[in-house]
Amino acid sequence: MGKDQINAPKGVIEYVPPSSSHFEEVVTLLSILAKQFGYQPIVLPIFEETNLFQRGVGESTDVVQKEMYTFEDRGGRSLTLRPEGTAGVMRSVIENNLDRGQLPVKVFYTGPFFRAERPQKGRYRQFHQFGVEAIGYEDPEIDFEVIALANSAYQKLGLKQFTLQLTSLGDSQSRAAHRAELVKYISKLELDDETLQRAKLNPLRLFDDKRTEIQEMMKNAPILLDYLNQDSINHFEIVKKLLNSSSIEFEINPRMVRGLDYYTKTTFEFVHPLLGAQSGIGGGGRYDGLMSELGGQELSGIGFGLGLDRILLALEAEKISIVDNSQLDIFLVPINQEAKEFSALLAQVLRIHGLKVDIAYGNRSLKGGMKAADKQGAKYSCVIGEDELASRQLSLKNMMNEGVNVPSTISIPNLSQLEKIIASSNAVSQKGSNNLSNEGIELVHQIKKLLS
RNA sequence: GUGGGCGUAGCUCAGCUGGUAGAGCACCCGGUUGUGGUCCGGGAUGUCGCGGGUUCGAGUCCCGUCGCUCACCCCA
Repeated sequence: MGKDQINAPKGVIEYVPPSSSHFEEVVTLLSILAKQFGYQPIVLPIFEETNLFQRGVGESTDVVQKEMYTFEDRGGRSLTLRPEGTAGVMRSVIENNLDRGQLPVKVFYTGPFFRAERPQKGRYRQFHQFGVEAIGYEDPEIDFEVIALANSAYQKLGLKQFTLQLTSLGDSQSRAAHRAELVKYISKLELDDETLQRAKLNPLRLFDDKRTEIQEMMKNAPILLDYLNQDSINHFEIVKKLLNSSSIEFEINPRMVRGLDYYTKTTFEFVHPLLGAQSGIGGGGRYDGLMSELGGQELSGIGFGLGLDRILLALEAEKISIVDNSQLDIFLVPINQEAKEFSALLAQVLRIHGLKVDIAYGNRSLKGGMKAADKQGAKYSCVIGEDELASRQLSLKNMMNEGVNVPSTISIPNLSQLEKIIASSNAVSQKGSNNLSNEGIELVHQIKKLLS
């Protein structure tokens, strides 16, 4: 730890080997799943005009009030690193006229998001989300689909201990009726200035306060669920029915509050019990007014964001590993200069033909090379030295067996033949036809046979 | 923005009432000439976060500072 050392900025999280493989695998699995549900990828900018979030996320939210990374570009425009995903998706859908085609528009995205908060476990200034949005369909079946997708995602990753919390915030009519009553209730409470200020911006926030005295005061506060109009009730009932029919367990949490202003009707949150204070591993809901608020058509939408960093923490907490560590087919261990060069070319041939191959770099001893092969989880190791190059016979040692095992022997070309094989292999990949020389066919065939 | 905890080898940490640093894991080498996993032996690494103070002497006490971490607010 030199004093000139430069460290990562406060509050960021980075994934380096070996945990980076887990991160990548999670993203891969979620992407595959989203495609199965009929969602297409969308790749969006990481910064947007500041206006977008002020209007889309809502001025009253903490996100906009104090957590945005906002800066001016050289042209004097105010830009902001995206604090969430939905607003940007809506902007892009409108701008690219995706809402003029077939509806609903179903997209998924992943990447980093930014909020200038005090970091703690599971909460970072740069964090990562995977999200989906379904835009332009207002019936409850799509609510069900989105929730089912999130639920399947956690299941597919192997998580067992998560729970789904569900409520309905109603439509604007229902909310107005409830808000009036709630404000009346809150006005009778004795609150400190800061809390009062917050309640003024959005009275629902008080339901989410973790301080016991506040919770005590809110015990008898009017609940939004009691103020839903018939349309909102019907919508919610169908969502619940579909969830029940598909055996997706949930609990109604009428005090659930989401941090973004745009949510209406169905809202939900997945929580995990082993994560500490930041227990939400994903959440979302319906946002029926958002698109018109941003200048688009009157189209409804629903989506979710899953916190990838928290999912990684949850996997760790449940001791689930989603990557296999037998990553290599063959690990080459060259033990002299000539063998090193030969190995470099041999590895190239095998890699071109789809085998996972690595070489013992930098280890001076044979034992060290073998240990490296073991650590990498290679299926076979292969020592290459004087004898092998002279006899043109390679012994592949099976690293998966315990105890004694007889090495399998294959014959190999010499260095100049290897060069020709590589040349012909390259021709294969370009033309798509099989130009591989006889030696090349024989070599690859021998090895693939061994591996199968 | 507020509060608690912690900063000692690459990692996890020990170091009682002050006497110039240790363990485990990891890493490297070796255990008869060229074969991993277990076992045994050996080895390298730290300005004890930084600065100042008290003291003959500070990782150990005091002050400051920086960093990390957990929690509140809030959220993924």
